[in-house]
Amino acid sequence: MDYRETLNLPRTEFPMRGNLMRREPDFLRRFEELELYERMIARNQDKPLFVLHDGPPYANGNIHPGTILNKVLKDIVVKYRNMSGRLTEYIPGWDCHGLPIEHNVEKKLGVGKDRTPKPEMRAQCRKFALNFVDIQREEFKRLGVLGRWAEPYLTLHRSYEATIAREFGAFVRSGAIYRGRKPVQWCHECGTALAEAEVEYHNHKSPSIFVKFPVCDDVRQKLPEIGHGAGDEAAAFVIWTTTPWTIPANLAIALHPEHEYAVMQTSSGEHLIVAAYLAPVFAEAVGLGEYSIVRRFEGRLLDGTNAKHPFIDRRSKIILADHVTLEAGTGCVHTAPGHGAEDYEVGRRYGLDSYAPVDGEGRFTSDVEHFAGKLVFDANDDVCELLRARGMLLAQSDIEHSYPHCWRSKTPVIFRSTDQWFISMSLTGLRDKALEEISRVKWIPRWGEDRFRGMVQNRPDWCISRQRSWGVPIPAFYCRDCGNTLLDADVIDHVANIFEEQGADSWFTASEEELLPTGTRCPKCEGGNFRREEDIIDVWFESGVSFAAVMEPHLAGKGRGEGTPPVDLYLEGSDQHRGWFQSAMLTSVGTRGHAPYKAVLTHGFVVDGDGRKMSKSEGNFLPPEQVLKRYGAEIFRLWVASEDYREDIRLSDEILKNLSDAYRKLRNTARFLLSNLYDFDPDRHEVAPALLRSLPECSIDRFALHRLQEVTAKALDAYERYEFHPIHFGLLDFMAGDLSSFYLDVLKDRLYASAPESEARRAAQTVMYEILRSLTLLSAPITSFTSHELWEQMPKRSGDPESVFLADMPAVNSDWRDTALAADFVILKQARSVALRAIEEARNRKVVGHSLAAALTLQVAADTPQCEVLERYSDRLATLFIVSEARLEALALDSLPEEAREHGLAASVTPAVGQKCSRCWIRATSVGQDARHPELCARCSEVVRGLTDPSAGAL
RNA sequence: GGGCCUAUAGCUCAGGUGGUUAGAGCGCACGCCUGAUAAGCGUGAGGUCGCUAGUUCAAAUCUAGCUAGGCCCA
Repeated sequence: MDYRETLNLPRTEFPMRGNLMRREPDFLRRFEELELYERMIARNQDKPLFVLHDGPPYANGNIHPGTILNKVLKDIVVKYRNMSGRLTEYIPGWDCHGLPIEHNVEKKLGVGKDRTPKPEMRAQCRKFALNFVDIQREEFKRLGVLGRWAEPYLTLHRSYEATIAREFGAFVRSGAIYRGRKPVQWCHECGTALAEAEVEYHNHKSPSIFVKFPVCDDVRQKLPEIGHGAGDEAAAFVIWTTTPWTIPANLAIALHPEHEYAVMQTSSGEHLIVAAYLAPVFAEAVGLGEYSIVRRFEGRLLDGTNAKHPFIDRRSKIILADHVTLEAGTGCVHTAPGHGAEDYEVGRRYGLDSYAPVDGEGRFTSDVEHFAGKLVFDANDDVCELLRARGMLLAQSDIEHSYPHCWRSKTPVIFRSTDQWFISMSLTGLRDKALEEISRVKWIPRWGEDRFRGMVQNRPDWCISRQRSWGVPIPAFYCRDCGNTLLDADVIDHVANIFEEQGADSWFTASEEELLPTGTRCPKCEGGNFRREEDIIDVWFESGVSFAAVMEPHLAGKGRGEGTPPVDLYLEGSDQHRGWFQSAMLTSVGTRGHAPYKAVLTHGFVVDGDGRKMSKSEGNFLPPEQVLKRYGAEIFRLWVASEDYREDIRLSDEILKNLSDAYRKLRNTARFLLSNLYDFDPDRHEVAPALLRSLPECSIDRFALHRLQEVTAKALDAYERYEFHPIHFGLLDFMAGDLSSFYLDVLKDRLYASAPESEARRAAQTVMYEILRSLTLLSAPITSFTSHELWEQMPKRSGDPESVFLADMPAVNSDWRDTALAADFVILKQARSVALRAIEEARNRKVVGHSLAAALTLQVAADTPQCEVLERYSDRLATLFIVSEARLEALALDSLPEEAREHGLAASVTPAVGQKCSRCWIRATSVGQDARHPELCARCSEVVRGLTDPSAGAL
């Protein structure tokens, strides 16, 4: 007789392989059918709010591994919190304005930006942005990210544009906005000022020159060693610069007040002033030859004296500045306040003009005698030539150094002072208030606070104007009669209302009369003719105010009081310490007086398998669609959860391959649980805890439950703290280490061979069900597709929701925590590994094959805790070790074999006696005793009798 | 060049307040099973804990420097 049919072998439709790339789209359709996101939110309407605010990605180009990391992290947060009694909505958004889009459109149009009318340009940009919103939206949805995809927020929405204007108005009201002439990083190619974030550094070759600035008489008075009667050239300061073209704008030479300077006398009798420390290096660099030092003095001695410009009839003031260093150059620093940030600051203290005779295209203005109309970078050689002709050039060479470049046009940037709009960091105490708020925010990881604080502390005033057309205009006007600037908060509110109705496009199409409230007069000259501002607002300001444009209206009336941050969590890459986190903090503090967020979580950057930056040009960039095609989105999600996002996150084919191996382990273990629950209905078959406790063979089940509580507690705690990779490893460890290789392996005999309705089997199924359920729930925020699939297929309790995402996370049931039992199992597992090693050895000697062919003798040191535990479990050791027979021998320590000294344990294996039961494969002496079932052991024959004749029952 | 951060087996990660032969999962090698089978089980081999100095009786763990890498800035 074939007894196979009498066993309860696993059955399931759940495929072993996920076939993710093919099946995920079906699951996604199911998500939509179920209106999963909407229902997840709806069911938590009366729960406490947890507000996560999405930082808007920029709407150009396709998504990359970094965006995937970010979105999946957010999705994990959203799903977990909604599954654990919080209302957490996810309103995705996009950053739609700005230079990069404008650039792309310009390239597509193939004409200069000045040739296309602004309204036309803006229409094209809008089309471009909306197209990428659609593309990225589909890409994000493909990852299984749930959210309000149908109604995202876009910075180009009319209401959003209106908010930008209003928030700008609020700044105007606060008094923090000013218009100033200040050196900004300027791209002559794009003809615009650049934000910090729009500048990148590349190597660049520059001339390196040493230039003489002859001293004036006031210097000679302080330094009599130079002498009086000598000619001008005979005594000079020496400066060093790598930007010769800024020499025409030189207004000063900065010395360090405390450093020691030296007057060098050359063999020809010339006197040169440089920092004493640098004198030898300098002499070497310019090939000075023999020299002597005739005087040493502190920099401050010359404060307020003058030098002569090398080729312009103008004085250069000698000033003092702490930023002067002795790292390079001469310690006499060429200072052009119109062409450098530090120069500007120090120049301002000395009342120097922010002089920058260079136009928007990077050409010298007519102000500059010799080089008018020349591009500054081209003028470098001419300046050097002129200096040489005047005898002022001491040396010239080339230097390769890191230099700022425009992120779009890749051309070198110049510092140029122009009229710009600024938000002052100091006028209204913005910096100090922001610094105060920083300590109220929770920073994850903690070092984010130091980093952020340092950045806010040191940042200059915020230049918020851009000479571009794709954005929201700065709502200012100029009087056509007297040139006065009209920047009025009430006027701005009026403009904002127009934006609300017609969008910011109206600024470029309507007349000034239509934009201004009727009867607006110039406060200075009473004139009524105005010209609108042409500059637009920095996009960082736009995304910065998203808390005001999106979250405040959305949360109105939902119990987020005024005076507190509306948002619980901002979650972005650590580059946003300079970007969005900061623009949001500054705009919120500037207009609300408090931070916009309670906590900020940052993640690192995606790098390749060797920890190097990913770039398309390096060829180490993994295109997401390729990963999706090969592994599926689920593996991407698992990748996000398996990596410690606080550091750099590595991504490589090898990593993905390993991850899909881990995934198979998870999937198959879950599948095995599921496949043994085919006849289990939790409502009918779940056994009572009391029974589970009373059955001796269920000690292992109770241990499994104990471990489940540990794993659950750790996972829930980790979710709360946004630490996801310990969850993944905790689950993997549990499933591979506790379940697959131990609990489930041991359980097979009971599951397969027991009578289907027996208490022992139902008890095992009860525990397996509990485990499967918990694991499915706990992993749902991470491996969403698989959990969804498991949930759909597994037996459910009455009242269970349709989707795993509409269910609650499992609670830790401390009734099942049992540390005494766990201590027993430490010893049992130790004994098991000794036993398995002995079996393996026997297998190598061809004594046994399958472990059920073995009879095991376990020798243990008598009168030890181990011995006590093993004796207590002696009747279950064979089951635990999956052998046919296990005997325990308690021996005196010194009669144990040598190898047993380690654990006080030894094991030996002999072939099991008795016949192999053809049903359960255990070797037993009882086989053959039942005449009706001569091939079966006593246990099996009883079960089979019960099956064929239920009244003979062994249930 | 500056600020912040990182560096443990082939891969991803554990390793409170410094203390016995540094762990796990996956991968790999070998074997078993064929009733989780494009699965399951077992055994085993893999690490100068980036490098160098120092503090200490004792350092993967503390300090300094260096190297490599990342983000941000100059």
